[in-house]
Amino acid sequence: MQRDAERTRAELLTVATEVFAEEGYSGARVDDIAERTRTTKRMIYYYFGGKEQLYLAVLEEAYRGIREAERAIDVDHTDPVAAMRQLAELTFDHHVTHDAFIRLVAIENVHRGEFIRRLDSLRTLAQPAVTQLEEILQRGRAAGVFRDDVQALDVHLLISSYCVFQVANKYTFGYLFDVDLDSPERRPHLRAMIGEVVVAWLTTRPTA
Amino acid sequence: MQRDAERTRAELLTVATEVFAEEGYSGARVDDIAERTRTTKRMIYYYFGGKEQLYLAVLEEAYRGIREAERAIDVDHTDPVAAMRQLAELTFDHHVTHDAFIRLVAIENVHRGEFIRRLDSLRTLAQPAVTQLEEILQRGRAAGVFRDDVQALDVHLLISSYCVFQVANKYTFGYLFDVDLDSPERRPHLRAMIGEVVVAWLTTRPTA
DNA sequence: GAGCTAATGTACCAGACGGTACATTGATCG
DNA sequence: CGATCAATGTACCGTCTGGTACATTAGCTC
Repeated sequence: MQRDAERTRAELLTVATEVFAEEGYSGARVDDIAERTRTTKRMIYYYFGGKEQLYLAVLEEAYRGIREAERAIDVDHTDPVAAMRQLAELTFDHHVTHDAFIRLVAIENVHRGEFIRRLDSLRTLAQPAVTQLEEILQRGRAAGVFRDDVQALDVHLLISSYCVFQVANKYTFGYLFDVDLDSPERRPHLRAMIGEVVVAWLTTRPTA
Repeated sequence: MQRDAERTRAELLTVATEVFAEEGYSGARVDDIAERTRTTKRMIYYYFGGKEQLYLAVLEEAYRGIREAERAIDVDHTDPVAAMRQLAELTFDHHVTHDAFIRLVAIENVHRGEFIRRLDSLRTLAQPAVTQLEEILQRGRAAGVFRDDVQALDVHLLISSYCVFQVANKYTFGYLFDVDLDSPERRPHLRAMIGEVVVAWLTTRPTA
């Protein structure tokens, strides 16, 4: 067998990502991961040290990849309202196309974040989505079209909630309400909706 | 040992709910569940048949309980705007106080809803929250204060997303953005926010 | 209070699982 | 081209895990 340390490591990481996202941390089997690669279980221990460290590597890599993808989201209309609507919709698209990542996040939350907490590296990287959000928000406030009592993180929380839920809870929600959140017919409606909501919220005068 | 079939069964179900919500389906251990009760593993097989059927019973019972609790949510202001805001806020409270249930739902979604799909009984029971939502929405439309192009299920989706996310994703979101979604200081703000958002959205004229 | 059965307890099994000891081989460098 | 070591493969281990065979007991009925 031709040797290539980098390829072996990378393949293990890719396959492990699939299996962990599919089965959860406890549900994933080290033997299963190994069998789906061209190498053996032994290599998992050689390169990562064990199941736990492999999962940590998967989590770190997945977050790194998602940040990279988020950076590609770019809106720079002069019109802050249009920009905000577009940011919401692009965030929606982004979530819909990264469902393995959303699954890993859900799994990590089931474990009360005990693994992610050990990955200091993730904390330092700024979150591109929030940075852009802040910028648009400021422009909108300056132009007098956005209310000034809403924080960027609150807007992000709202958009994230909606987009993550679409993907993460589609099975139970879909079953209980007999709708398919995934269906191509419904997709444009759901996509437009979050933009509508955010813009309506931000352009409404404070009540109190 | 004094015998009481009903008590034994109920205790197993209660403890199993805790353990499954805590550890996930694969992570939960039958021996662990048994040890936390006053009875033995044998009884799990006697009353439920196995780990899988026990989990199904837990899921069914949890949903039944949550429907019961939802029915207690009651708003009947004459003012549809106030009622809508209150419904959003009570839904928020409801989620925050039922975090074990939210965890079970998250776990079930990690499994792509393969278990819940076998529980036909859950489908038939109407969802109290949506029924009330529909009623308020109609009153608001009639009064001319709510837009008429928004479906009840869409509003429910928005509110659910927000409320579920608070609870389900607090660990990763909290870590990455260095905020505590659980903190008593932030709670009132987060609670009021979803009401604000929903009302702003519904009282805004359609754009298109 | 004898007989019966639902309910419970004990002890164990077979296979799965994460992990490792030990052998081997391919690439690199003097 | 031989030495060296990173990289890989094989075969195995100890423990955990879901599940069960078999024995026993509490409580009910007649």
